[in-house]
Amino acid sequence: MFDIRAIRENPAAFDAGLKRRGLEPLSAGLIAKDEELRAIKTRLQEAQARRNSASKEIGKAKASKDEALASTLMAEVAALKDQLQAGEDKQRDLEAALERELAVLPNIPLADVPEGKDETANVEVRRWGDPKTMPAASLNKPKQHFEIGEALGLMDFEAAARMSGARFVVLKGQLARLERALAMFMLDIHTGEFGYTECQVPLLVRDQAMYGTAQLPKFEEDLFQTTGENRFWLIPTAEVSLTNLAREQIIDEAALPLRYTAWSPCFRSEAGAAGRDTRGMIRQHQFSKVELVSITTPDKSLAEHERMTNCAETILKRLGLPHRTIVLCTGDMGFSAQKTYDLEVWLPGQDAYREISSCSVCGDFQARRMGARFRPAGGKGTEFVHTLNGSGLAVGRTLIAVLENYQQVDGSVLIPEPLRPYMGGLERISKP
RNA sequence: GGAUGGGUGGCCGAGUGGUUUAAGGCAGCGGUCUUGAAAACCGCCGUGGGUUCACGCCCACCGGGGGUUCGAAUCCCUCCCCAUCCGCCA
Repeated sequence: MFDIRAIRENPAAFDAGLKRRGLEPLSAGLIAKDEELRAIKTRLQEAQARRNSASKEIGKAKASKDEALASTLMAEVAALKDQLQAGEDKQRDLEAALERELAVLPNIPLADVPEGKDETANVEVRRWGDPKTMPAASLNKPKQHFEIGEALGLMDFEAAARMSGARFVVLKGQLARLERALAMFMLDIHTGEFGYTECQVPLLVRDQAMYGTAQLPKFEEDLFQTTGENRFWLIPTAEVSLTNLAREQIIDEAALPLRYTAWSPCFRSEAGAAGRDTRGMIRQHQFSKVELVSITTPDKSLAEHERMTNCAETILKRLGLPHRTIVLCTGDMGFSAQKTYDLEVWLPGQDAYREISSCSVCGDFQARRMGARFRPAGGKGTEFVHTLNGSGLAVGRTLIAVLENYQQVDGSVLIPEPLRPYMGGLERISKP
């Protein structure tokens, strides 16, 4: 969400930002509405001021028993009433209209974000690890994760489909444990080494929380919602719950940055993804993810973004998974982001790099929607915080990456060294 | 599911129709005092809008909306939210 005052002060910069997002200039229309709104406020307040002073005079007139003066004044106030009513209605309508228009505008990319229409314009910034050194490289044709999992008898899409339909899976035995092990491994690093505070958060939230992180009002079709009297949205990511920890709060600058992490299920309708990634666990209606959220001051958010991205990369490195880091171009970034790094892990079964994490800095875009502020040390007043979120990592996709990269000729899967303590010392997953 | 209480500035909290400004306190900021600090004292201390060269002045906002009234934080209606008790339940 943008500050209309900022648009008013620098409309050219605003329109230039929209253009980078592929949008037409909007500042003229927004400013016209804002001017109309402020003109109405001015007229309204003149009438209000007169009504207030007249009302006070009525009080005095009545006190001094001057009934003639009192009734003259009362007639005047009565005449003002219609004018006030109309003005108030108009003001409310205009304010709501302006808010509606602003609420559906995406955040503006930072200057160093590469220009581009779609993912083909994304830019690789670094690459780590060599796929050729992985066990899967010794195979003629590395298998895809679902072939490996099904052959092990530990991954069952049919059973899931019988109860829930497409885009669900049942993991069993050591694969189910692997999912848990990965999550615990990630949480232990983020909390123990990187200073994130582990949270257990609501998975069902109200409209206002979804509005705060900007899933609403524009992306309702991507979400699941409960039925009944009390309707809740199912979170598509713990970013929603963790970022909303700061909503309507005023935080002392000394307490910043706040760093939160949570391992949570995520629910996505995948409404626009029909036909994409239909096989396997890549794209599910339900998956688990370890999420990272930071709340910072404006001057620290860019450094925090690099730090957060590094935290996510660290997980991939420790697991020995080859990956690359790319910066998303203006046309491929999410709605709330100013800048986004995606981490893509190597999947030998697909012979491709696939997204496993997305780390975004949002500036004050979400904070303004949530009313999340901080009190500058030694200063007056409050300012909006900056918010960041990133996956650290998507657990389901990490499981896929482990299966595909560590698969063996005999169909078993080696367990990366650092995960073994979380697997009770197990070195290899074989057919039970 | 049944019953009740409540929503006022960063926080606590007074305010049941006006003539005096949402009192007072806490926290915060600045100052006086002090070797330094504490204490004490003084001052400042919500958001948005309008106006002004500026100092300032004016208006709105007491959960949202509607209504009554010359005038509403205060009375009425409605919606949202929070809490407590009872019942049921992991």
